[in-house]
Amino acid sequence: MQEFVERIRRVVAQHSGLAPAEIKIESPRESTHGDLAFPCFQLAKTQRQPPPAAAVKLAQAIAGELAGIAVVAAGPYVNFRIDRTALAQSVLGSISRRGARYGGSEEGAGQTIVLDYSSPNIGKPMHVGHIRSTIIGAALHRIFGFLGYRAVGINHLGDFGSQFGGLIVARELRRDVDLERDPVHGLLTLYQWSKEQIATDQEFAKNAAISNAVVSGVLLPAAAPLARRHDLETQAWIRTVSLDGFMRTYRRLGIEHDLIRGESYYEPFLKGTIERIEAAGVTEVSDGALVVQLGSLDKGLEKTPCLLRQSNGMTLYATRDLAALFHRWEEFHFARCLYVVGSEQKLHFRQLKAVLRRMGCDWEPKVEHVDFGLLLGPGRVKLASRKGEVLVLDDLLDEVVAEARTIIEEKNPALANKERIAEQVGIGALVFNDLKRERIKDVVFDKAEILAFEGETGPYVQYTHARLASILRKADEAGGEGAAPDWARLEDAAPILLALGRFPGVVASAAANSEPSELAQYLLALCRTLSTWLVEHRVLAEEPELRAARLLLVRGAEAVLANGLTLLGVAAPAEM
RNA sequence: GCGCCCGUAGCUCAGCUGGACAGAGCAUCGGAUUUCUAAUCCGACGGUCCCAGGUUCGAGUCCUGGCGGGCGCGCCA
Repeated sequence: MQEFVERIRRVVAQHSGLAPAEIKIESPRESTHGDLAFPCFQLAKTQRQPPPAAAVKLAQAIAGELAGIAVVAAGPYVNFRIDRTALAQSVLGSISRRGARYGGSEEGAGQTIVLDYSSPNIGKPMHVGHIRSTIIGAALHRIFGFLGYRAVGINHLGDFGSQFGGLIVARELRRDVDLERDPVHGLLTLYQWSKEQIATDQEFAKNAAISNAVVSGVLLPAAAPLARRHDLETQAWIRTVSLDGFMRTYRRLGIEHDLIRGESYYEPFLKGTIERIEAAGVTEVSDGALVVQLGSLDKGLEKTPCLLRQSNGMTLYATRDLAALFHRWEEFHFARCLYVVGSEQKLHFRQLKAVLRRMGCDWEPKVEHVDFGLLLGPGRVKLASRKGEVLVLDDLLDEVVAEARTIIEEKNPALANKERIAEQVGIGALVFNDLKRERIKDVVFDKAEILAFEGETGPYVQYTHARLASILRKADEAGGEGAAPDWARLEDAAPILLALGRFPGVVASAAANSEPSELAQYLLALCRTLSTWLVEHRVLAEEPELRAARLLLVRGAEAVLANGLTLLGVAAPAEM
């Protein structure tokens, strides 16, 4: 596909005097106009003639030089229509050559992209609020890998916070809570109970504070009361149990990280980080706290300096993130470092970048906050992790899989591997649902929407894929006849061929914009085109040459859907 | 108050980074299955693209100012 665009661009450049880069070739909305189009408004201006005249002149000039492409001037546009045989051979040929790698490239060869995503807090269950960072980040991780980048996914666990003190004490007092069998709900129980106790029980609150000081390194274990000296062990144990729970959830969701590095990992670097920033001469002391003033670089940050150290000596979120950032830069020399974190933290990342700029780090533009909108509860209120309101992620997964199971029982009771497919379809619905909208849009958590498997959903794409896979399976069973495909008879499938040809560009654009929704939207549109075609055309029952051509088309479409779904983290079962 | 984001059909959203008559899904109504999966498809209904200016041959898309909603704003993360 891209080869046609390049050829057109080259020829237009020769005859217009415009640089190839500034020649925008677009795909007309209305298919009757052609497959590709070049608007002549700019050109008309430089040639000092009306656009339609420029279009006619250009069309006449280049018509002979584009073999296999019909050139027609239509009003102010020059439209191009690619010969169907050439189109089919080019698109289906490159899909069959590249197979599962079709859509990928080597554009990222030799470059590293660091992605920070998911990053839940140890000691608390993963709830629905973590789902967006996790799913969007993991999708981007796969997409960059597909484009040849070395993608490094980091899980920046929140294992440093003040939630530990209460949990440690609660753990000791509530041995009745079973953390072995069900760590997720067990920890949730302990967490909620400890918050209650801190509010109501002074003795508990005091012990929690001491424990917190011990695990935060403020109070040496040797100096702590006898009862609190094992806190580091308990903390490590909670971390393990908690992480086990996360890993179980990640496995179900198909989430992978390359590195699990919590905030505590960077603790040894905090001192050096502060010294480094001080050495750059950008710090000052304000009300006893160490800060970097940022107003000189960014007027909007005048009243919000970056705090590096509290007046009590403790470091802050920003300090740890800066330590991590320096560490990552030195380790990877990344081409981009993406933080997949909610938009409510925009100020924080703006501050970090401003600190880097003040320090003269020229790699500051490579650091990007890939922000996404809020997950809102019913009634558009912020979904807080307040007690009672937490919806544990695993419970949601169970629910969506149960729904898939019910629907399979209703639609396809004879299916083999029902349980496995239910898992794939249910999880697929959930994952796709989070990727189909533009990142920045707020999402109202609506269980009914997640459980709906019709319309613009993951199961719709999976279903379309399964129908194609079914045709291919039956073709294999019937045995292959070696008829030569009659490409010219794929005329009625031109919209599909054009869409399949666009796939690599869509993947590249989704990566460039860190926007998986571009890929999700593309897949939905492709499925609509395919579904319409499928009701009007047969494949297996046709005469050999037509059958062969359509089989190649189906094979190509199946591959693109499978590749696209896989990139998003949605399974592509052959039957459902 | 200041900073940033969002505003397209009753609802949820696309709209290829400024191009041809603004498109889907859901909901409502009406159709399609002796034939490769009806989790599908076709049709109908539904729009002052929040408002007002501006830039441009051309604006849903860019700029300015409003209006409405959201998020954030020094010792939490």
